[in-house]
This record gives sequence, C-alpha cells and structure tokens, in this order.
Amino acid sequence: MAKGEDLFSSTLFADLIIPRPFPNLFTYRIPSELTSKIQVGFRVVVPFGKGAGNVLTALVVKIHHSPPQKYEAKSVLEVLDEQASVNAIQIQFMNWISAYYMCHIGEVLQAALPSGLKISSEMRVQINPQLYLLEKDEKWLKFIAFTENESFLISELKARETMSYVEVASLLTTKNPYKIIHSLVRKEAVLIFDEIKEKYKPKIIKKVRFSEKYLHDKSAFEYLLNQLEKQPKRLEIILECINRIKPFSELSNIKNEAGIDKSELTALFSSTALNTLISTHVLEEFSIIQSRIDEFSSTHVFDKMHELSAAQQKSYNEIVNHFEKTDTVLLHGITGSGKTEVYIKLIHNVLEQGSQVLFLLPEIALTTQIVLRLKRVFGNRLGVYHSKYSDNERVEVWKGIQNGKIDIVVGVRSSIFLPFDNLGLIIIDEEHEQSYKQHDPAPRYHARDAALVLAKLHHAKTLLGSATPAIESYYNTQTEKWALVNLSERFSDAKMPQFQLVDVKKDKLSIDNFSPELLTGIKKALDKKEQVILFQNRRGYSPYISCQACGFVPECKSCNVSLTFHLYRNQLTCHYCGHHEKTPKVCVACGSSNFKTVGFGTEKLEEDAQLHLPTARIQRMDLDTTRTKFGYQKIINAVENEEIDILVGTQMVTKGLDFEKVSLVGVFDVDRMIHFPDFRSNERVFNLLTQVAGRAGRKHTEGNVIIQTAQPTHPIFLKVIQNDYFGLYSEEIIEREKFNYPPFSRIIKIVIKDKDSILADEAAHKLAELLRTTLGSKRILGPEPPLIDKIRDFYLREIFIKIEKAGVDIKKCKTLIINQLDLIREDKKFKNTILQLDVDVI
DNA sequence: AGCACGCCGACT
DNA sequence: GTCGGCGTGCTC
Repeated sequence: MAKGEDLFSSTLFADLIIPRPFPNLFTYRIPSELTSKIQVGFRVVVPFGKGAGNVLTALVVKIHHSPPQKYEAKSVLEVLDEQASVNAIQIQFMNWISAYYMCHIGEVLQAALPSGLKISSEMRVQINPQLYLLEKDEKWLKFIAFTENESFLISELKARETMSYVEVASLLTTKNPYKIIHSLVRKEAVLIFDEIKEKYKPKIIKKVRFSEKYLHDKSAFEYLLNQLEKQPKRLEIILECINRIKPFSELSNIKNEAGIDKSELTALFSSTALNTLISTHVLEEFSIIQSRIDEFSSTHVFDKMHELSAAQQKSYNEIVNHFEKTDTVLLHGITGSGKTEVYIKLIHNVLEQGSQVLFLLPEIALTTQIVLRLKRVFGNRLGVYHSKYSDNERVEVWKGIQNGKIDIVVGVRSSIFLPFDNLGLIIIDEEHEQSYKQHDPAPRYHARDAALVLAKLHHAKTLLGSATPAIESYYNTQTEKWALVNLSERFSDAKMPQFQLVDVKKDKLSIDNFSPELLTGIKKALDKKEQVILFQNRRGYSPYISCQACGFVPECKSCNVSLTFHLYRNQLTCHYCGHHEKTPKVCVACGSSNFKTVGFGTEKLEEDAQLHLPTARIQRMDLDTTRTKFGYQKIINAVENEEIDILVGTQMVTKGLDFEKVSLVGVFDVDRMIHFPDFRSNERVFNLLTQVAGRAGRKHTEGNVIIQTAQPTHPIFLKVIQNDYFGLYSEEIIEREKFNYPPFSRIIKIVIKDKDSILADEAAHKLAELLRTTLGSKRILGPEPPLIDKIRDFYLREIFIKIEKAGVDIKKCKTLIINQLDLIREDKKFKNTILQLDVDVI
C-alpha cells in the first residue's frame, strides 16, 4: 500500500470470477456506497463488455486496494447477497482445482454450483407492488418526480410482469439503463431481483388438523359428531382424521401438530366437504415447507448403530490411532467385510465433536443400500447429493449445510464443492473407482485426489476404503505417506465364492454365447430358487450389424464407429454422439435385405438367456433401462423381492449391489478387457472380477462365479481366485516403475479437435513439436489418433505428456505446457481448433 | 462464451 | 439503396 493510504481512504477493488471461460479474474472498482455491503463470496452485478445493456452477475473472490495498471476498472453496480454464497475455503479450493487441472476458474465455478445457484446474466426488473398504493398518495406524488425515461419505463413495466435487464436496455435508448433502473429502485418504484433467487422454490405442503377447540373439548367434539350424522361426506373425513390423530389420546397433541397431508385426504374424499370443514373451523388448514431431502422424516425410524464385530472393532481402533499421527488412512477391506459399520462409527464420533463429514461414493453405488443404512442412522442431518436429484433438491442440500441443518453428506464426486466450513472427516469409499474422475467437461478433476486437498484445507482427516485399492493409493501406504488398515475377515459366515473358468475358444463353440457349463450352473441355481447375475460390459443388442450379401456395416455419419443395434427400439444408435436411426430394411450398398447381428450386448444376452430358460424371469439392467430417477431402484427392489431370477447387465450389476439370494455370477467377454491396450488393464480386470465375485454368495449361500474366457490360463485369473491383491500390486508396481507410469509419473493428455482432419493433424504435430523442444522429447508421446478418431464430426488427435514425479517442478511444467498451447491458439490458422487438457488422465 | 462491429450478397 | 450473413476481436 502506498504511503499515506490506509484501508479506509483508498478506493477498494474487487476481483471477480466472471461466468465466462476466461483464464483470469476481472477487477472492478467498488463504489463507496457499496463498500460496507460487499464481501468475499458475495455475488454482484457488473457491467461487462461493450454496450450499455451488458451486465452479468459475478462472484467476489478478493477485495483489495491495488488499482489495475493496464486499464480503467469499471464499477460494481449492485451487491446481490447478504450472506456469502460461497465461503473462503471453497474459493481457495476452486483455485486449486483450476490451477492443478489446468482449467479456467469460471469452469470450476460452473461445476461447483448447482444450477439453481448458478450465476446467471439475467437480472430481472419488476414494478414495486407498493407503487400502486403510493401513487394514490398525493403527498408522495408531490415529493417524487420521475424523469421522462423513468415514467416510460414504469408504464412499460406495468404492462408486463417482469423484464430482463436486456429487455429494458433495448427499450430505452439511453446510454446507461442501469442508472435509470437504479434511480427507480431508490425511489422505491421498481424492484430488481436476480433470476437465481426465483429458481429456488421450496416445496410447500398443505396440511389440515383439528382446530384447537375440538381437540381439547370433549363435549364439543361429541356435539360435532352428532351434527355430522346428516352430512355423511364430512363425517367420513372426520372419522379418517380421528383414526389418524386419535384425539384425547396420549399422542394426540403431537399428532395434531403434525397434521395430515391435505392431498392425501382429497385423494380419498370429497374436497368440497373437506373445504367446508375448514371454513366452518372444525379443521384448520396450515402449510409447512417440506424439505425435499427428508422424504424419510415422517416415517423415519432411527436405527441403533450396530455392534462392531471383533475384526471391525480392531480396524476401527487402528484407524483412530493412526489419525492421531497421520491425516490419511487407507482401509483395505475385502468385499463383505462390513466397512460401512466402521465408517458409521467414525462418522458418529466426528459429528459428536461438532465437525462436518463428507462421504464420497461413486455415482452407481449411491442409490443402493448403503445410503438407506446411513439415512437410518443419521436421519435428517444427512444430505444426499446425487446427479439424479433435481436441482431444487441439490440447492436444498447446499443451503442445509450453510444453515447447519445438514452436517453429513453422502454424495457423488461433485459434492466436494459443497459449502462445508468445518469438515472433520472425508470418507472416500470405493476409492479405486474410475468414475471419480470427471472426463467432460472441464474441470477434469479426480474427486479422490481433490478431496485430499480439500481435507488439508479443512485440517480434516481422510479415510479411503476399497477392497481393491488403486495401485497409486496402495503405493502411498507402502511409502508411508498414508497409513494402512486391513479388514480381511468377511462379516458373518460369508465365504469366498468358487470360481470356474470355462474355455470358450473357437474350437469349443458355445451355444448362443452360453457355454454348457454356464447353462448347467444357471439351471442348478434356479432349481434351488437362487438368483443369477450375468455380466456383459456392453449394452445394446449387438455392437454392429452387417449385410449378409456384401458385408456392409452401417456407421455413424458424425463419428468413426459402427452403429450399435438396439432391438427393443429397432434402431441403430451411436454410443458416442447419441445419433440414432431406424434399422434399415435393405442394405444401402447392395440392396439386399439380409442383415446379421455380429457380437453381443446385454440385450442379446437377455434374449438368448430367455431362449435357453423359457420360464426364468429375466431383467436387464444397463443405461437403457435405468435412465429415469427411480429406474435403477425399481430393478433393485424387484431383485430383492425375488420377482427376478436372472439379472443381466453392464458394469452396473458389479457395483455396490448386495443381494442375499444371488448364488451365481456369469461373466462374458472378459477377453476384450484383458486385451485393452492400457497400462491399467490388469488392475481393471482384477477390480472388476473381484467386485463381481463379491456379488455372489452372501451369508448362507455358497457363491459361484463362472468366467467364460478364451484364455483360462491367463495369470490374472489366478490372482482373482486367490484374492491375491498384494500379488497384483507387487507385479504392477514393478511394471509401473519400469515404464515410468503413475504413481512414478503424472500423465497429462492433450486432445486436439478440429472438423478438418488435416488441420487437426497439423495442429497436433506442431504442438507436439513445441512440447518436445520445451519439455524434452522423451516426455512426449504422440500425436496419435485415438481408437475412435472422429466424434461429432470432430477429428481427434492425442498427445500424452509423461512427467516423472521425482525432482520435477510440476507447476513450472504446466506453465510451459500452457504457453505452448497458447502459441497454437494464437495461430489464426487454428482458430477453430479446440485444445483440451486432461491432467492425471485415467 | 457472447456480443458488437464490420464488410460483402439478395431483397423491398 | 438496405437488411443481414457470420468472420473477428475484445471483454476489467
């Protein structure tokens, strides 16, 4: 600060995040009348860009005294919040995400806020309803004079309900419409509000209950019942209410207080009769604001925490002890070892101390039993943050944390952005799950890695849990960066399942994808009234169809892939861009009408299974059958209620499900996974098969896993069968070190996209060249077209940057990378070329 | 991203 | 003559 200036005399400036993809913050002057109203984390209205009508809402992230050197700062127009929308830790965290994952801060903000709180550029103006009253007041009219423009705007506003700022600007020919609006606001003639506030509407439930009089006066009540003999419709309703509230009983006061949902009564009885009862003050109507997140509230029963088994208690003690000295613990607990109960006890302790808890789960595991279990223990203080929840529900969790009603959240990866201010513990269950990494759009963050940073910001502890830890995570325990706790005893009497590898080489052709061994297995299980899960990691009927006569394969016109055939809709679908068309009757190449399906997905598997087992009740579970909010849950319920014998599905059936009656799991097409060209393929196959195995055989039933493979002697199977995680880890870590893969290096992927394949190539080569000269050629791989090199008409090229961890300043490297990218971006030739960065790509 | 400014084709 | 096409460049 310059000499002579002090905090109070010098002009204040605010650095803002603008909801547009800019790499930098924008600095605005804070007018003196707003200095007392503005704070970090508040949203403000600012003019932006040229043209008077250009305003938008932005977020304050810094307030300071240094005027910008290179330009004249514009002024903040209005402060929208009275309480911070985003707290200081969140801002720090978003900054870290933006720097580490090399994306714009605006993109992080976009990912962080539920759209109900999202900064929109739509400021709306409406007439102040009070104006109509004031206009009748002659004294007031003498006091206040409107300019021509102001009167004009008022008359326009009276004609419509509200107007956006942009509409106002186009209506007025003045340079600065904001001035006119602001002047009208001061004169209390109009109101401005942000659309954001209107987007969030609490759910209001209308209820009825007995009027005070009837609840306490027995004689009045009896009189009423006598009266109503002549009005059977009304009597019906009263009898129902009596049945529910039980007047003059022990709990009648509490029950009456809670009331009865009006909608429930109108569904059963005449609404006119009900309204008469209300208007005659027998019943009274009232409304409550129903939180969308505590659907359980009225019927909610608290479960006691379960007693921990000896093994669980031992792990729990170890974790607590480790947390004395270290911040991060990895709980390596085999499937079915009851990790959840250990988590619950830890959560309970942290909540007791008054801190908040974040429990991260992969998307798919969130709809299952574990959430129900947590809800039963923690009730309404638990918030669930799920992508299938509506925006209002998300905003409610957000606000619930801010006002202290929620202090534990179970959520998907984006819940790391929630407004916690006092986290004590973060649990990351299924820590190895790939779905913790966001692929598109930016920020391409890994929720597990980011959560560790978040924990640091809060001085919180982190517990990661997995039956098959990520190699990188386990490595951290071996280097003693994290502590390791094992929980290797299966809870209750559950046993490891029996594995059977079935050779399905070409010479041992199976029938319609089913080997005789698998068919026998299924029949045996069904005979014993047990259930079966069949896993095939590919949805649709067949990955492509082919003309019998000429071999033609229909392909997507925007992507370089064949179209997947979906039988139930009789259409061909592109799984990359979503394009779909009716299945052609005749081949466009030769006119023949004979198509055959090639390969198989879940749909075909379902059909084949039905052919082999005509009486079995079969259900398919994949993206196509679980799109709706409760689609997934419905299928799970059906399996639990034993309305389904065989569940056929993709990855979904391998994760988080916990069915008592499933005794057999059949696995198709593992070979495709084993041969996937990627350094993580062994790890992935191991994880997947271990998870699959965990689905088979619970408490009382012996589990069986039948794996169909052309390579039954592949070493990965032995490791799975022997549940030899450490064996896998030991081999993998050697490979990783030898070839300098993570955790010994970081990998940054750059995707180059252009609608012109030649330009994509050119840009990619040029960029790779630049990177080779700045970072050294041994660190750069590519450019290479990816497996699918055209998506949505964009040609794709990839460059991989591999930076060893030891002795390298990663921040410097990232700056250098961004500089090279900028060189390409500045080249007019590549103005349409898109460059995307993916740090720690999976 | 969005929006204005700017310089070339088919319309009242 | 003008309306409007979208190429280009800038935003505190």
